Amino acid sequence: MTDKSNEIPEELLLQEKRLLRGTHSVEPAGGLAHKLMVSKQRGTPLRIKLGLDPTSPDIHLGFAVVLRKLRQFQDLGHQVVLIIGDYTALIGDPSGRSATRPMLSQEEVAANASTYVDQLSRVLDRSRTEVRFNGEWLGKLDFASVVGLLSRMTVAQVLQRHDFKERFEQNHPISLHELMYPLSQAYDSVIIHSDIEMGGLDQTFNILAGRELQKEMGQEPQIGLFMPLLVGLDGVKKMSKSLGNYVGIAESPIDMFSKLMSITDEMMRDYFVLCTDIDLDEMEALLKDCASGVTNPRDVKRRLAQEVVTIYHSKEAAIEADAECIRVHSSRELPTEIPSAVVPAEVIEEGKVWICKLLVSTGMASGTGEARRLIQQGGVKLDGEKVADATQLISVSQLEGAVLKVGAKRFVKLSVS
RNA sequence: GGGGAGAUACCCGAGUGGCCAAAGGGGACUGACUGUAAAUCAGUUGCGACAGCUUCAGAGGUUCGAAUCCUCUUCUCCCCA
Repeated sequence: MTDKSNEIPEELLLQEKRLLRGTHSVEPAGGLAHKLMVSKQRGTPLRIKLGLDPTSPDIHLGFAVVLRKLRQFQDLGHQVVLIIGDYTALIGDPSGRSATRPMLSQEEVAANASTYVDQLSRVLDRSRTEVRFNGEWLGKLDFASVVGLLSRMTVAQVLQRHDFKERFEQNHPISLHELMYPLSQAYDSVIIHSDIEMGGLDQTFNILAGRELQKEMGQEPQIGLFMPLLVGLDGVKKMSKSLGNYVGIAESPIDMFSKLMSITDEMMRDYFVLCTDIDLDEMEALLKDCASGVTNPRDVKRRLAQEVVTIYHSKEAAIEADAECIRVHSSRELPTEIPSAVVPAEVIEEGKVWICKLLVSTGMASGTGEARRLIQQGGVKLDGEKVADATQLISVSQLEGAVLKVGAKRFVKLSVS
């Protein structure tokens, strides 16, 4: 791939440019154009690998960053190979973690995997997607082969990886089996003859390990295409299932929309670039107006949220969600759909219910202590009336059909059993 | 195999006989304000209709009194071999 770079046709360079939107880096640099050209010359689509870790079934926007990139490749005729890490899930990927991951049972893995594939089709083109379970080959390795594989990597190499290094230096436990993770992922690349492996930046080590192993085993090495990690809703850590700071791609338009509206102003750019298809020049203009005070950042966020909801649902759903969120959050009115809750009979005494018990029994507070606190802080309203007294008893006749509101955004419609 | 260190509330982490329901931070929640749901500021954050009750890995023990001292158990880390 050394001296041919100037021969790359214009068309492929354009493709490359589009494919590089939002990417963090390509390893080795320039490798993408080379792969595209090889594919064109041979007339075979590229095999683009993505490993999935079926630990938890929700696919979130952070992960979708990578998926959407895969879709771009598919639209150019390339083949996506998804590796469901059913076998490696038994190990637990240590990437980006400071603690050992729990191992999963086979049943959990299987259940998660099927949910995964289901959700994936929201982004990917199924006809150009091959789904493989790495247990298919990893499960067949005997001990001698495993040891043989292990001999291709040294402890020093593995300890280079920052998360291992960190844990090692801080005296946090590292189990031996975790050290095998990069190698087993690398072996996946060998088996499926991967041309490109996609991943978040946290996958750098694993993906490069794949390159090394392929080279050692006489294959043309894959290139690594790295996407930046999307910052989670907390604005600090990467978006992840286990941290709970995520937006799932299967979530309802309303949930998606309102979560996106709660990101900090600084996060908007990344979200636009990585989670939407918005024209980048247009985005710059929006952000500029926002910074200069011409536009309320809230409205730029609305645009962002609309773009995202449109991708996973529809334009109509986005507009609806927008209106709904404005109604609830900006105007602080009642949402159109209010979940209902039944007031259980055991909290009713002589036709009356203590307000704190009511809050607890309808799931609005975790204990009467919290309920009391919420009332004292003025966060509880019953049918629009602020509840001022935490000792208040409410007669049942007042409750049927009444709306109980806690904080700015939690509502239930009451009914008496 | 031997020696040492450690396990504290959602998380991190102080506390080494009573003043400890346990500092501080993070997170979460509520309120005020705003340009919004962001930012900022304030309050709350074991349970409890507030009298009390149950917590500091688990089980026993010492003591008027234990997160703190002793014994055993479980788990983790370090060092030596």
